[in-house]
Amino acid sequence: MKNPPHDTGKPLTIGRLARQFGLSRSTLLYYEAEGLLGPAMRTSANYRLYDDSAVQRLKQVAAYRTAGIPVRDIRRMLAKPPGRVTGILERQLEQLNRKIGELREQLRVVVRLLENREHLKKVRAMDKESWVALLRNTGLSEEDMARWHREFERLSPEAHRDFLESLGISGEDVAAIREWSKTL
Amino acid sequence: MKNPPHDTGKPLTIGRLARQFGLSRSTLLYYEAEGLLGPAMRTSANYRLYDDSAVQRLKQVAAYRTAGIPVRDIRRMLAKPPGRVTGILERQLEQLNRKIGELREQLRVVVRLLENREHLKKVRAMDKESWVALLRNTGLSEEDMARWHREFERLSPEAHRDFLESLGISGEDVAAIREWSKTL
DNA sequence: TTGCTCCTCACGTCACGTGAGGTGGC
DNA sequence: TTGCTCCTCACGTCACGTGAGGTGGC
Repeated sequence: MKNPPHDTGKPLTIGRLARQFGLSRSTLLYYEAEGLLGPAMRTSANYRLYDDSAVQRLKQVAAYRTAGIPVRDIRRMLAKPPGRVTGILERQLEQLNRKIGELREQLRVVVRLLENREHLKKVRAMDKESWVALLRNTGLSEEDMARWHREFERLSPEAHRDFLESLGISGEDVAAIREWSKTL
Repeated sequence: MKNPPHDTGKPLTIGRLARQFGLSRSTLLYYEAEGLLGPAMRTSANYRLYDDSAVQRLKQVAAYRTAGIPVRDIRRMLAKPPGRVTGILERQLEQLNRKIGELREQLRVVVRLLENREHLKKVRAMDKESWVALLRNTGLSEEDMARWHREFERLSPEAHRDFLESLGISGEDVAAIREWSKTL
C-alpha cells in the first residue's frame, strides 16, 4: 500500500478541484480567504496544489453549504471536535424554519394581491397540480384550501368558475367542486 | 370640505412618516435614493416634508415590500399604469416558490445531518407539534412521515423510542406508534 | 505561436443599519 | 442650555461573480 485509503495521490490544481465538486474557482478562493481550506503547496509558478486532506475538508464544507450553513459557522464547526456541532445544526434548523415561514407569508401576500386585482382569470400556463402545490407552499392545509374555495365561491362565484376552468378542469368537475364549496 | 378624502393636511417629517409605517428613517432614505418616493418640499432648515401623495405611495411600496418584491421591480410597478403589474406579481410568485423549495431542501439536509449523528435523542425543547410542523415544512406528506417512522423503527428502534419519548409522548402512545410503524 | 489555466487585486451585488460630524427647533 | 430631530456622507453586510492586467505550460 503506497497510499492510505481514499488518497488518490494526485495533487489538484484549483480548476480541477472546483470541477470535481461542481463549484467555481472563485468559490474556492473565497473559502480560502475565509479560512476554510487552502492548498497544501504551490508550484514554481505559484499555482495552488491541493492534496487529499483538502479534498476531505472540501467534502465537509460542501455538505454544510448544501445545508445552507453560513461560512462563518462552518469555520467554527471545522475547528471543533467532530460531534460537537449539534448546537449549530439545531440553530440552522430554526433559522431555515423561520425563513420558510417568512417566505410563505410573502407568498400569501402575492396571492392576495393577484386575487384582489381579479387577474386570477389570467393565470396562464398553470394547471391544477401546480396550483395545489403552490397553495400548499403557502402553508395551507386541506381545511384551509376548503375554506379558500368556500370564500371564493361566496364572494365571487363567476371568478371562481373562471379560475377553475382556467386550470383545465372539466365543466362537469367544476360544477361538482362549486357545489361542494357551498356545502362547506 | 377643505381637504380631499384621506388627506390629513399635515406634512410629515421623515421620522414621523417612518414611525407611522413602522419603518426606519434609513429605509425611507434608501427608497428616496432608489427613486421610489421623496418629500414634496423642504423646510428652511432643509428638513424633508412629506405630503399625502407620499403617504399613498408609501402605502403601495410597503405592501409590495411585504410581498418580498425587489425595490427595483417596485419602481417599475409604480411607473406603469395601475393594473399592468400582473406579470411582475406572477414572476415574484415563481421566485418565492423556488426559494421555498431551496430552503426546504436545505432543511432536509440539516435533518439528515442530525439523524446521521444520532443526536436526535438530544433534541431538547421540542414537542410533538413543533416537530410535525418542522417536518411538514420540509415538504413531507403524511405518507412520507409514515415512511420516515417505518425506516426509523427498522434502522434504530431504541433511538426511535427515545426520540418519541423526548417529544413528551406517553409511553403507551409511543408503543402504539412503534407498532403502527412496523405494519407500514 | 496559440490556447488554456493560473495568478492577484478591485469592484459590484441588495436593502438597508450604523456611525461620524454637524446643524435647526422647542 | 439641553435634548430631540434632522442633515449628508461613508462604510459594512454575505457569498460569491466578473473583469483587468499579467504570467506559466503543453
